[in-house]
Amino acid sequence: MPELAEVEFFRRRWQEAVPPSTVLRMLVHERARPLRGVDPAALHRAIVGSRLVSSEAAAKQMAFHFSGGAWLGLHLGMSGELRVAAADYVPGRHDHLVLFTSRRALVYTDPRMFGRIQFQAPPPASLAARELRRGESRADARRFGPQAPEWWTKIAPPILGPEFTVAAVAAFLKRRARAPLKAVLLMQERFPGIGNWMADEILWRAALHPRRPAGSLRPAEAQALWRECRQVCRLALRVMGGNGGPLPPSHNALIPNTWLFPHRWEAGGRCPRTGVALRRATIGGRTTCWSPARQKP
DNA sequence: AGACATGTTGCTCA
DNA sequence: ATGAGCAACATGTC
Repeated sequence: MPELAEVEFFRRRWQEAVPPSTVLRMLVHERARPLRGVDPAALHRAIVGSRLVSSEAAAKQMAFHFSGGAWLGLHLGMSGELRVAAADYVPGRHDHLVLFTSRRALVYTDPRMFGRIQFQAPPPASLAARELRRGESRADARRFGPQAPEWWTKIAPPILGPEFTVAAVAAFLKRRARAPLKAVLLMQERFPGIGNWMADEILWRAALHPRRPAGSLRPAEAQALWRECRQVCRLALRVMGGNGGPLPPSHNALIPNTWLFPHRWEAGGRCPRTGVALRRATIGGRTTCWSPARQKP
């Protein structure tokens, strides 16, 4: 389900639910797919008895930092969700991880199980003490220090950050010259956080046909693509930030009619700018929606 | 019943 | 070696 802004929404939902209170109990669905590769016993040791102190989101992933230095990483896959429930919550069939504090339950649920839980154990006490003596705060050490796990540091630099330049986009388009634009926008190594609906939204705003080969763009078109990537990310984060809640925004009154999004799946949906009937086809392996009036092959 | 779903990965083939 | 396309993963919903 979740792309960039929804991931941020879910991160905040967990983060704001609890003042830093101790995790008293943890439930892990050990055999389920999202936990693959993680040692449930080590996870349990690190998390139970510690507090959730901070968190961050990048692309489609979240990292939660616990006192003591453990990292919990969550990817929501196609159908994942984070919820907050009462402390006496009884986990359901698709709940893979539940953290209980004295007042709340933090629930990670994912019916299709394409999501993923990742984990890094706290550093040894001696290392943590040395860092403190060097004058780093614990939070800084965790965020920027040498022990940031590889699954976090390897995430591509954000679209709204300084490294996402027109030149970087143009170079990437050249390298993927024969792939359709739609497929290229879904590549997380250059467009981290973009998913199916955001890709369609970006191409619609940039007036580029999703089947255009990436290598065929003129410089002005590459620049439009770059600009709309940033714009759609900014707007999506703003909508989520203003209590927009998770999408689908076809049910979200805050999404204005100047978006393709609310019309994407509508039967007989029409382009909100031109009024023509929207078209749909599988491009880059995913259902794609575009406006034939704005987006020419 | 059958098609389809906001994602990623690992395989095959060029 | 590099890149493009596609099946597979697992379950729910229309």
